[in-house]
Amino acid sequence: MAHRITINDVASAAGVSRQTVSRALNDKGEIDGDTKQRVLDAARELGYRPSRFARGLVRPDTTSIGLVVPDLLNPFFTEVAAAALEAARAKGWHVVIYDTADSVDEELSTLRVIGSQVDAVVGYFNLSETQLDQHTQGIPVVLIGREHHAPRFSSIRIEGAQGIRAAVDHLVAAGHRRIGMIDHAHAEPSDKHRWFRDAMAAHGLPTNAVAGAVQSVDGGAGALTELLTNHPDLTAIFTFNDIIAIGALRATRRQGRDLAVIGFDGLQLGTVVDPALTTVALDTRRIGALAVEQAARLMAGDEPLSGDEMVVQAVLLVRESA
Amino acid sequence: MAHRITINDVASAAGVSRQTVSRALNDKGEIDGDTKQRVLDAARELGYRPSRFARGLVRPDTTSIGLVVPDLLNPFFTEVAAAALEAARAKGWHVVIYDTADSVDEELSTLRVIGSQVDAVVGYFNLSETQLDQHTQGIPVVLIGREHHAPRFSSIRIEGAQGIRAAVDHLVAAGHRRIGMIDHAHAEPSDKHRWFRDAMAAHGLPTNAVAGAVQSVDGGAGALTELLTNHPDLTAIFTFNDIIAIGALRATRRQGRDLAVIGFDGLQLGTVVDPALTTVALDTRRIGALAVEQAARLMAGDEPLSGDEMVVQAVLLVRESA
DNA sequence: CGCCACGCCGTGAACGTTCACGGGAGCGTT
DNA sequence: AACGCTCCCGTGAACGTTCACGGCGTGGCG
Repeated sequence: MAHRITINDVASAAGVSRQTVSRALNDKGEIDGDTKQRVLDAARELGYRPSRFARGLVRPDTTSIGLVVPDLLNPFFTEVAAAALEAARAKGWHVVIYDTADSVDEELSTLRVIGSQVDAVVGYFNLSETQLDQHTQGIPVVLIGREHHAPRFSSIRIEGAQGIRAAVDHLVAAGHRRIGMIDHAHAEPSDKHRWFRDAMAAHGLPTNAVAGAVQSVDGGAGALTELLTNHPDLTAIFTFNDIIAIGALRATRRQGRDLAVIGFDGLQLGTVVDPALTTVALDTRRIGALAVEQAARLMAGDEPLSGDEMVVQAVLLVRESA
Repeated sequence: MAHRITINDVASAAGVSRQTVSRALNDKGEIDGDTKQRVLDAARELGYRPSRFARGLVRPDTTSIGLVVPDLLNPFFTEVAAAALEAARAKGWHVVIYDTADSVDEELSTLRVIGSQVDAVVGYFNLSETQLDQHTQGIPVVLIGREHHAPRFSSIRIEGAQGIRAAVDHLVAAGHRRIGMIDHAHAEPSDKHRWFRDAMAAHGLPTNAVAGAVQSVDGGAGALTELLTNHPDLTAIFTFNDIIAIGALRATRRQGRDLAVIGFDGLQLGTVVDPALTTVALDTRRIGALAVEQAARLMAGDEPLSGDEMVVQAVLLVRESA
């Protein structure tokens, strides 16, 4: 049983030629009804299934892209993925999804295996550009929320300065002065952290109250209590993302405090919690669509979308939590 | 520019043979350092990228499966997808995800294109088994939450009778007698609806208060108000899934009513709403893992998991909403 | 009776890559 | 000088499918 069942096996079993088998399986016509049935039976009997590689070789009409996300269970990435799926379907593409668990090692092992399987890669990476370049075997890459330099690469820029500025303005206008932030847990501060600091500085406010959080509801709750023990006078919190914000929100309520909380992402999820989450929103559908469109252009060798077009602006979405 | 750039183009550009190009690109050794660099430069210059089909043909080491879900944005399916992704990664497989928007037409168009791209299909379908059989071109299929008959197929059975019975028991023990249900919006009642009816019947209670809902938060809210206008005396609701339940929960609060609500799925999401959602929970990780494992056995021709092993039991998870 | 059309089927070629093998140059050893 | 070894490289074959083409009956029509 070392041998794979090929079209020839089916052909000889049915007493016909390759081509006739091919005709029967692909509804091609030019074939007798009885013969077709005989071939179909033989194929079923032998458990034959055509090689997608051989088929793809001779008729190279299908393209598929790899979508790499750090955590599919985070609704933000789910939304991006769903948007990318939709955009890809419109083009007749297939989307292979990889969850790297926000780990560089997983990213590497994903890349190692991705090159021989997809025509382009789209998504989120922590890897250095050099490593990306080395392991992506010449296929186009679209980075989300991150700069690039190699010509084969492209990136979607997340422009959050204005949105976060608006969020801080909103908080300040409501009388808040002691505003803390919960950032991600990585070593270096996030873009959002920098933007937050700039916005605070514009108001002459300090930004010494910062904690890092694992990106989960519980992580947000933990970071909030940590923040509150070190800085009991805080009256408002800005967070790295909505998941963390929801955790923080719950923790404040549980502690009998009533801090204003503003998240980041604009998840649908933010509307079902009580109070509904005020947040700096990103258009995830646009992100997914842009990524796919840019991948298409890179693959076709067309003029790629310019840097100005590959931007998504974050906007403040005021709901109830601030 | 009609011609695709092949390994031969790179070879002649670099003044070497195919094989040398192959050696350079795959780090094979048996190649001079300068030559290798020259080949690499030529490849980059021409924008060469190897055909995954040709490569897959001669070295058939990669397998990939298709995962079909009705709505990736529904956290339940996200959880199943994430679990499947994880199980597939452990096997070194690739997962191609398709979102069919719960539509038969989309399922068909997905199937039409899936056969030539993946080695097995796993997921949720509304299609008749005949149609599934016709369009899946001989590849193994694992159905989730649905019976099968064809030998090439297999299915994961969702066993919810006991869990739903426990939910109804719980409600009755709390004094509820007028219990309604929000089902899905399809023509024929769901399994969950039947199980609910059986559980109610065991207590001698009627099940005339049933509404259908689109599977979204708003859909749940709408169905609840509809249900409440027709049956104002209801004191408790059981729903098709957690998303609907959350919508219903919110609607009850908004109307100043205080119905007990029990959902179905056991989403993580249910813990962040207030009150936390009581629900009949399914082990999504187990579903994903089972699906992948069974697909593996079907593809390898091994003894598939038996019907008894391919079952996931729903269990009541009491939180706060009931 | 001859010819053509049509329905059905088979044979070589091609897709782009890797594997198995063979061969030449250069160098050292006997 | 002959031999062998190592390093580097090239040539046929193979993977499994579809496409283009050609061929063989059979029946209809003039």
